[in-house]
Amino acid sequence: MAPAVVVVILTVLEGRLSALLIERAADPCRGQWALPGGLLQPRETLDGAASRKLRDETGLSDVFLEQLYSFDAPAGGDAGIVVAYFALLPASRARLRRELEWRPAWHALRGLGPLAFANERILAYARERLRNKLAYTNVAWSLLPGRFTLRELQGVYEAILEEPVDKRNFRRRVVGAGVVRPTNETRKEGAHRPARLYEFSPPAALVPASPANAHSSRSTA
Amino acid sequence: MAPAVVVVILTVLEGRLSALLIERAADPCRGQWALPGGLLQPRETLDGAASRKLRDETGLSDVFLEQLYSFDAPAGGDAGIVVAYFALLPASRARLRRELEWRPAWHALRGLGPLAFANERILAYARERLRNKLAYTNVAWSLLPGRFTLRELQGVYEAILEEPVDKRNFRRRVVGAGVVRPTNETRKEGAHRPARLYEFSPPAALVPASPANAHSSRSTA
DNA sequence: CCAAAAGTGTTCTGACTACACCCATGC
DNA sequence: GCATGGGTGTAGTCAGAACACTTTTGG
Repeated sequence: MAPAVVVVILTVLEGRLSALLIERAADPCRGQWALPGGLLQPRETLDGAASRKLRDETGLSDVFLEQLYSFDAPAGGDAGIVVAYFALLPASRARLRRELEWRPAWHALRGLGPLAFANERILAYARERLRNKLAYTNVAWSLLPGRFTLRELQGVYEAILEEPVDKRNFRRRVVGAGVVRPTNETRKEGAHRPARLYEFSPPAALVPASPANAHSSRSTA
Repeated sequence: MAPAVVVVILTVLEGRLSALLIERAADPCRGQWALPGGLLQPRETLDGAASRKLRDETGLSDVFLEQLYSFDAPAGGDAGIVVAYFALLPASRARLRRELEWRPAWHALRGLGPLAFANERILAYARERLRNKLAYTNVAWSLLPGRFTLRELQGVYEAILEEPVDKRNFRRRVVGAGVVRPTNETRKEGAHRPARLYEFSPPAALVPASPANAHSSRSTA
């Protein structure tokens, strides 16, 4: 009984943290929404399988992807265990499959109902991990394209934390600490003053803002 | 091919962070040291299997235990994947098995050589996780018995971080923040002045000192 | 009386919070 | 000319780092 590998693909879309879900066309849980995933193939690595699923659904392979947690398979399922990964990407870069069956679509996490295979526990775990990583690392950059305004970056934080962020403090933390740097391009958007575009300081590198790799699960059992 | 479950059992022994290892008596990697582990049994949960292994090796079931990470099985192995857990306990509480074959023993991580099944990568991951958790949580308490001197607690931090800690700042952080509280017992040890004994403030509860559940692996692939 | 470890306070610095106004543009 | 969002500075608070001497006991 090979393990299943699922990928929680997250993005910020219209100011809301959203996951890529697939409507099941086949039988266990037909018609319900589920995380994209499948069985680990023979001689395939876990990272390889996650990467493959991610590419299948979005066409991307150069985005943030890391292992999340391994879960027991739900009672009704067919797999022994489920190894979950999570990925972060700018919604604009994803090219979703357009088949009628198994069609993928973005769903805001806020107010999302139950999913196939109790996948909501995995989604909840991913959201929690992301929130915590936000505090210690640069992961937020993974959710934006190469050039962005500070307002857009701040919007990403607000969408994930679900609370407002002070503009000036945010700017200082993020520019002052040297994690992003201004380019000399600007962008005009609608009826606004043109906004300066920024980019990652170590271009596209993920820096653990402070301590890498912590983990909660305050179990005692 | 059921997944294997292994447990990294850590303690601080003689001022050094140490893991419980088992000398393999049977064939793949006979004679080499390995992490305790085995195959996930049918209808067993991951947490259940880890808990069972832990109990088999130490007789304990009320200590800190959490999932660590899932690894691809090494080339030579027989399992599909390896789900690693890690446990923390006071060395004094463990009652090791005394059989001649498969005998378990504590090994300081400092200067430890290669292990069976490339288990050293799992051990390294556990040490890293522990270091990070130390900064954000109370896990260190899991490595000491119910009553302890501040010096002992500080020794645990120093053993894990492998660097000295300022006595006064440490005392303030740990008592001032209210995570441990003094009892009115003392203990005399050797040719020293008697030392006050402390205990966990919310007795034996693990409090996430600040943000729970972060994770590094700054992958980008 | 000497060695060894316990115990105790202050100062400095850097990081984070809270908070209000002017500016440039498109309509 | 006005509505919209971009851009900027200051003061207060708190946490953490550095740092040295006195006390008690056993030998």
